[in-house]
Amino acid sequence: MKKEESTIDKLKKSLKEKGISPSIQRLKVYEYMLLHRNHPSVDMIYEGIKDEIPTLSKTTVYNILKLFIKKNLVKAITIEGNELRYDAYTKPHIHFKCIKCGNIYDFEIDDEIYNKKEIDGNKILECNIYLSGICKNCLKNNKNLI
Amino acid sequence: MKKEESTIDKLKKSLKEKGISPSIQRLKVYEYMLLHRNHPSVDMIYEGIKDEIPTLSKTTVYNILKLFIKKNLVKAITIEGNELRYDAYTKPHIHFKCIKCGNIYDFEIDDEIYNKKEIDGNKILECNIYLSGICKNCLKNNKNLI
DNA sequence: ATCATTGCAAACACTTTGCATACGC
DNA sequence: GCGTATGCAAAGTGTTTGCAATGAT
Repeated sequence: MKKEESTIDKLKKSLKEKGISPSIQRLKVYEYMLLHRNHPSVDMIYEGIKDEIPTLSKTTVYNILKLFIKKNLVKAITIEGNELRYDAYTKPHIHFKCIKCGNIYDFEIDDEIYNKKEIDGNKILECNIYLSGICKNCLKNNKNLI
Repeated sequence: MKKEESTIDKLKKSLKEKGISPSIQRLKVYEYMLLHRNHPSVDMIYEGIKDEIPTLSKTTVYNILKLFIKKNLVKAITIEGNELRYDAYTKPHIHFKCIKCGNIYDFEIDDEIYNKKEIDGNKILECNIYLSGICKNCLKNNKNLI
């Protein structure tokens, strides 16, 4: 019990440091993102914590994520199509999405392109690399994939 | 007149080669995409050709793009947020989106990551690189940007 | 005549907005 | 008690679906 309290206290501290007052909703969203590093959608977050906060509304999750983005706590990423996904920001990494199982995996590679500051006179502020293919689990379980 | 006819005929031929029967709507969508290589959204395409085909419906543009994607004539790309953009397929290139003017520019760079076939045992089928920043035009016209 | 294509209207999914209520200091 | 955070309901946006009308061969 003591241990769990201190975990929550750590989260509270992180939020405060970023200038975010730590409501229970905000704490739970943040906790969810740190525990589930699979680039959840708003829906996944909502479904994941609504049992702990029965009055939770999806609007609140939207609000919280917007705030987190503004405060640089998380990043919105666009993996595919029209689903927005969110990523608790740590360091630059590339995303690999398996077209078979839909999971998204992170890889920290140090590609040369990350160091580019400009391209042909255009100022680069951000770089996103997104790979898709078949993850090793799906390759293993399903030999007849290409 | 003769010249224009031959252009249209070329487009017709391209579509036929891909197994697409060349209706006027399909021709115009394809022509638009070849003329405007700025990764148009459905809306941009619709607005761009609706004057030439007054009865055109947005549904038809959606249908046509879905067909083109299935036939590998164009690619759907996810540049940002919730807008789907389309790209007449040629060769692998990276996208640069200007956060100021919203334009998307292509660059053909030969980054090492394109040659990777697998990463940590996962099979790579596709690689998308998307940069954002401020394009040289906006830099020039607006000195007080960061 | 038959089959494919088009295009309207309605349904859908995701996100944002307006506003009243509830909460924390 | 005051200012902020929450959450419902409604509106907005982008896309898909159902289906009847149209067009081509």
